[in-house]
Amino acid sequence: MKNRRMTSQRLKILQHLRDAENHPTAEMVYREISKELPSITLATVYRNLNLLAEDGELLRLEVGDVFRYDGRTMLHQHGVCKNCGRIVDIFRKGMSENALRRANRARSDGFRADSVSIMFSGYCKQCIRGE
Amino acid sequence: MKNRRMTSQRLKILQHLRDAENHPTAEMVYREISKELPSITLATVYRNLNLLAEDGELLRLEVGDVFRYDGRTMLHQHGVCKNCGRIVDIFRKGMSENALRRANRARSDGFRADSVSIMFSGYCKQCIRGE
DNA sequence: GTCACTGCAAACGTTTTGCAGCCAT
DNA sequence: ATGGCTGCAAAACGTTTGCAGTGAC
Repeated sequence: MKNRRMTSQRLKILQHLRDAENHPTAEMVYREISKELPSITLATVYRNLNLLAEDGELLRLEVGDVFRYDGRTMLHQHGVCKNCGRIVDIFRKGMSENALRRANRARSDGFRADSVSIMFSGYCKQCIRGE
Repeated sequence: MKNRRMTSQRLKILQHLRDAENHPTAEMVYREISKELPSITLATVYRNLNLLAEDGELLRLEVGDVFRYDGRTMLHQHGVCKNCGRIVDIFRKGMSENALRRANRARSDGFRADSVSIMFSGYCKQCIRGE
């Protein structure tokens, strides 16, 4: 891994994602961070999100046509609400591990998996109650 | 569902995806189809892929920053090779069903899932052998 | 005859990149 | 002092859209 420097921008971005619960887009991170660091640019946010994801400090989720970022590094799953678009953290103990284990039992596909992304699609609690 | 008309373009696209094994991008589909239907445009390919996916005739996979399409509608999983980028079909009986069932057992997240995407990341058979 | 569809071109929104100066190490 | 990083602006990219004409039904 390349040498990294801890700039105020990178630190703020990382901290923001550590306790964000909304799986923000780069744009959303940018808008939030701008409040405290008005001179920051969207390009810097993108660069840092990419580097941090590369270093395993956060997760880059592929949802629709936009990337979203998750500061929780522990293994878990996600749900995307078809109504409001919200992304919900889902924790089912051992689910991802089991999937990985099963995937790697010898098969004709011969694929060696070392990580999984499990993405549910459906409706979140709020939307089920609300509408 | 809106009325649909079976144009030669749509038919060719659907047929192509039915027996394609490489989970092509819209661009790849366009290049292939162009050989037999030289006047077709990329826009038409996109429009048809979207409509067909909407109708459940094919799957739209979110991989990296590009959409890829899969003509197999039966429930299965995918593996993305970190070396060559290839997308491999993975069939583990009941895996997706189990994940769905477990996700929907009551939990604080309250999410109601009706479909799953299980995406492995790792190395494909060819790349394991080759390098 | 209707209207879903096509080709074409232009637009879109997200993400990346080149550059000159800046600042963490 | 090095070179990783920043802001700025422009570019790049995949994808969508408006439009006038075409063809499936």
